[in-house]
Amino acid sequence: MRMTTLSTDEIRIFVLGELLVRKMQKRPTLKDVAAYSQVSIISASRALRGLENVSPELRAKVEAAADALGYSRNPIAGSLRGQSSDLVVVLVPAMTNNVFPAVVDGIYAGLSQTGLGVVLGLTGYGIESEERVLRNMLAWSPAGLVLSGSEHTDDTEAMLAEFDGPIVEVMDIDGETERSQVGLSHLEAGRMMADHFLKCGYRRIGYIGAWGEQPLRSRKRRISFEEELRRNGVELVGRFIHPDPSSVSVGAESFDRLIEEHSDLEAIFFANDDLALGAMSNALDRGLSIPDDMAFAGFNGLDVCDVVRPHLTTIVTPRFEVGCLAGKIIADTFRTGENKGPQQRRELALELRQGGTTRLRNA
Amino acid sequence: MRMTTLSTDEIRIFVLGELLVRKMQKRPTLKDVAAYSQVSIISASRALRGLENVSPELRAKVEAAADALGYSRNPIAGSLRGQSSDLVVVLVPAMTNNVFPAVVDGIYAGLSQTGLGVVLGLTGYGIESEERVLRNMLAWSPAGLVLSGSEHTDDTEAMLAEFDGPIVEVMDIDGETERSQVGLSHLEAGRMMADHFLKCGYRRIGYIGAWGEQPLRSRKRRISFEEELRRNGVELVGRFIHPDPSSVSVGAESFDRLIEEHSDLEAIFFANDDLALGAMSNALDRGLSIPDDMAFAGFNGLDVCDVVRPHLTTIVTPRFEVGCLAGKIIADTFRTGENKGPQQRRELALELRQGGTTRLRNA
DNA sequence: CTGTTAGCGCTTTCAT
DNA sequence: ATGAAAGCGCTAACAG
Repeated sequence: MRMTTLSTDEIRIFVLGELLVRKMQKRPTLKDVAAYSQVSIISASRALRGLENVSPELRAKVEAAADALGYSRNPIAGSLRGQSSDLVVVLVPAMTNNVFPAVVDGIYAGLSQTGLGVVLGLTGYGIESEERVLRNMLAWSPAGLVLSGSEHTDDTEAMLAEFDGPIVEVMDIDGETERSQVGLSHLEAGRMMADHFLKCGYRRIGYIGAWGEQPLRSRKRRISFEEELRRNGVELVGRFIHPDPSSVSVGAESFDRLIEEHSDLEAIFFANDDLALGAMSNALDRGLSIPDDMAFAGFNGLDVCDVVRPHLTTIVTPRFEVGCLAGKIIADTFRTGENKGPQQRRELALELRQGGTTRLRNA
Repeated sequence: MRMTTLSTDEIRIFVLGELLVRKMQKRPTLKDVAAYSQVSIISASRALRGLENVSPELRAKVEAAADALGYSRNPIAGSLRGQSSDLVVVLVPAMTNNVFPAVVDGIYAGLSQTGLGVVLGLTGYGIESEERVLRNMLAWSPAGLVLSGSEHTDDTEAMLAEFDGPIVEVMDIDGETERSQVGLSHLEAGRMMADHFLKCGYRRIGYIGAWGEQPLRSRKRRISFEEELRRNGVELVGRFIHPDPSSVSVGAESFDRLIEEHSDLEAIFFANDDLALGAMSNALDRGLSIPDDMAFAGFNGLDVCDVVRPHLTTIVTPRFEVGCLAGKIIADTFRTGENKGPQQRRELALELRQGGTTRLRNA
């Protein structure tokens, strides 16, 4: 161990540093780090950011100082100076809906260790509401945007076109757009279930939706479901769209309504698992035998589809994986500083296929 | 309609304004609004913020300008100047867990129309992870903090003590703290279920948990559950804590394990509904009659408890309402600029009782 | 009631 | 390789 003689100046600064460490109420700034390590502020900045033109000694000194002072960068100041913040804005309809929680967890996973934070915006369904929330969020100069769905208002489209940074739309890949999309085709999902019903020999088929078909995605599934049936010579017997948001009880109630008019249905496709589970419970209460008297199918692939008797037929969606890939795309674009082209996106999309695919379960 | 003669200067500014409206790539700043309305920047700021000392004419002029230019405040700049941002940091373990999505929706509801944004931090269970995430988030100088649970590391406690703004802990009110807490007593919940089991006449009782009892809240429930049983002369026959996170399948697997050793249990209390549902499904597969052969009880009060046969006994928790109240407390403190004392908090807490209470369902 | 001055903490020029 | 100066957009603090 080597003793060092400190100059008075160094001592002064050292003492200052110690004081800073001990009783500074406010968080240490770059200025403090610079003073402590006796370099200019900008040098401290460069060193801490790991830029090229910094001597190893200076870097070491600064890093030691930052460490000693417990310095952490103020992202707000950095964001003001630079063009964008370290925040990723994520816009989803709501959390209590069984699809977006997993997506959000996935986004986190995909974004992990990038230093990017997630600002969550709840749009409550409805693209006008989405527009309002987005306008608000844009004020944060986000580093990236994750939206749900591919239907937006014209004003939203304009804002997105103007936005300079990665944009990923999740859970719907049917829209016509130049933007990155990660998710599944709801048109395909609708067809998938129609084909399944037909293969099972069902001919008298019904449909139940909710919330006036807000999230537009459910409407896409219904439309393509109906079209695929029709293409095979089967006309949908009846449908009921409940005005309220999806839930188990709304499913049960909707079942009552639909059965009122069409008591002889062989199978019903639901906009999601919650509705289907509620209806199934109702049907069991009525003494119906499932699937012999009537078959039920939902959408999403919730775990609980496997705990009801009989198991609920559903379409599993790779929600976590979708979020994960979305996060990775944002992170990657952020890191490299440039938007990826379609080719690159396709490569990333391949990863997704390995993680999980949209598929039937309990069929 | 009155024609006005514009001075050359006014024309110049007017034209500048028009240009700004039309082809400005960057978002208009306060400076642009000030130029457009021909007042000083600070006056524009004051007018827009609705401060007192502003003449109606000036205010009108500025508001018109802001409207014409499509101005919206840059919260980043404001945050840098002031001490805190307009962001509320919300720290929860994970979204895919059936309790926090509702809480987050509630927080949004409680925060609505305050202009406060929500930065979501996922701590993935474990208070060390929480500490790390919090340290990171604190860099955003949040306007408020919402944490889940009341157990924290010492360093977290230190950060919280230093934090100058409202802090609310949600979903657990058992901890010893000076901070605002909104949620439920897990000790009470455990007792509640023990009493219910005893009232039903069950004596050979088991318990199943998961994730090594991470979120500590589940452990509290178990402990008080066991204690209440013991207080009534009943000793817990057996328990199994699965190392993996809760899920339907983990519940089913844990059931296997517990039954291996104790096949003659009369009733099992689970750390949550997911585990219970999985186990119930398993038990049905084994040909057990529920609840005659064996009774099951979960925790949370998920909707799906009502769609399984027989309905799953559970404890309903007011998750949305808890989040809502937490949001309101933050919003209120933010608006008035001062932390409320315990008295005030108790008043706010009364609201909660009206919204929803922790109670037994399907008992 | 309105404006001028200064500065939040950081980073992008532009020197040296 | 290092530093000085300027300024991001906004708002307290002080004039007038």
